[in-house]
Amino acid sequence: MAKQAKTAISPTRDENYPEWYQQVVRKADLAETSPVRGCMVIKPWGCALWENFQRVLDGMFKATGHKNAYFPLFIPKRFLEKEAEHVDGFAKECAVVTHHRLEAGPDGTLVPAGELEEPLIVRPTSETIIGDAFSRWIESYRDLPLLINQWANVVRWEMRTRLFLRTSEFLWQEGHTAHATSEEAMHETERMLDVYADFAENWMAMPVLTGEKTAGERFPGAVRTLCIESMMQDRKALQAGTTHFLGQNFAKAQDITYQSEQGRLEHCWTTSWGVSTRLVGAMVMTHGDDDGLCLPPRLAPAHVVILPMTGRADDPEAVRNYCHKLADDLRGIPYYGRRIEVEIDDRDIRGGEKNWQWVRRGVPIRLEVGQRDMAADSVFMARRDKSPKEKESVERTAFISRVHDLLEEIQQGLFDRAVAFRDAHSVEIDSEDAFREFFAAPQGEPTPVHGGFAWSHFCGDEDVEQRINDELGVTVRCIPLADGEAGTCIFTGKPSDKRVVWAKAY
RNA sequence: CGGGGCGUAGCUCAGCUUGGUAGAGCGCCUGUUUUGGGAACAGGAGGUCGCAGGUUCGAAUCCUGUCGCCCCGACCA
Repeated sequence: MAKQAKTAISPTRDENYPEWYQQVVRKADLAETSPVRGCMVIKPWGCALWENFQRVLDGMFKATGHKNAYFPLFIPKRFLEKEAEHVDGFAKECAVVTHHRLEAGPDGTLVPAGELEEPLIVRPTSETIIGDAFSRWIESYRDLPLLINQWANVVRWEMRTRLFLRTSEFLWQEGHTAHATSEEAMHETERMLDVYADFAENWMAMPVLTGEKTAGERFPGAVRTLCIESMMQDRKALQAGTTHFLGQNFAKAQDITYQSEQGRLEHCWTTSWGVSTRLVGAMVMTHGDDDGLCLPPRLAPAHVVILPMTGRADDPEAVRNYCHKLADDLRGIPYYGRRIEVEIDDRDIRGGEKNWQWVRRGVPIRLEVGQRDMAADSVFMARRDKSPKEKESVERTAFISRVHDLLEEIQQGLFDRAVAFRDAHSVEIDSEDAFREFFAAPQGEPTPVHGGFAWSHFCGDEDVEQRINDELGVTVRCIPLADGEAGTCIFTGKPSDKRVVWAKAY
């Protein structure tokens, strides 16, 4: 039959990348759209995945001295009004609560009543409400640094949304810190960027560039914004995390002051930083293939799924027992801060369909276990990072002793593959013509995948940056933190300190 | 906020031009045969046709209004 060529996800990445992405999110059971415009329902499989992101990141924040706290969902309007740039940045996309009661209207409807004296804003981010607390918590240099994180949901009223990548409501963490000196705050900004890069590369197996945003891409109210940028499989860039050096902007607007050792009243230097459920989307687009999701083992909700093949077994119960014993043995093995997670799928549906469901969900290792395997004291293993056709019989105890290393091999393989992909589509470009050529969509393809990361010299002129964005839809993704050689701007011929990374972006 | 499009079963949609008992595929339930690569057959459940008016003996279909959603732009993690 022609089924051999059939992929689990349709369309494929080549055929229609954006649609492929939506299909993977749905077919992998990560999330679905909701009755509420722009908001998603995160399903159990997606939620389990996010919980792993949270658990690991939270541990990293604690390890760097941060404490969790929780601040209100609602922010008084006057708080947001305090920092001018901040207002400009977020005013256009805020959900505003104006009433606190519903009254019966005509025909069983409900109408808002009890208008609030001061409208409340559903937080788009919490700098202002946390800054207010900081202004009371911090009195002396002895209170510094103050290192706080919160896990929360935020709302930004987006025009166009895509599951995980951009939704009106999303889950994230936001770190907020206050320091005595500029240097210390800047150091914190860099340190947390390193944490994000570490998480992205070593847990998500997603290679990232670390860099600084240009003025145009900076967080509203920040002095400097640093970021990690990653390349998706359509060669577009995705900002996966940001850290902000806020200088004294918020401290001055919100009166966050401390008394120094010399007894003088000084303004604090603050930072903020965050990553969101967008990371889940980033992971889908970094590792997913035409058969669905492909999970890096260190974050996978399940490492191994056992599929008991009991259909034609003489003694189905014996096969099940064999599977459960195997699961128990595997669950005893430590793996990156937890145990090997095992699912046994004993649902009464056909083996083929069942198998493909787990392929789509991206579980690193699938084990088909039937009478034959039991008789041979072995398992029939398939790896998600290889073709669904490639399966091999492995002796049971050998598998158990190897599984940890196998997962590590898959983790490393995913990272290497992603690095190779990014490098294959990253080029140094030294003329504007070549630059335009690089980002020109090929003719005749419905959803042309093209371009990539262009490393080019740039003088930093904001008007030029804007013009390139208008004409090509290409922006400076970041000015890399790593050292680079000087040169001349490919657009203006003016001197340039180093190459910057240009790309189309999400 | 501009410019298009669409609301009919859980999902994807047909039916509407030319009014006459509500349809298909997928999914779901039951049974049988199957079961180590995406099952077949048989039976079954499931819809105030977005909502409100109007025209008509009769409206998913025609008219008016209204609400919602999607796509393309401008804006964004």
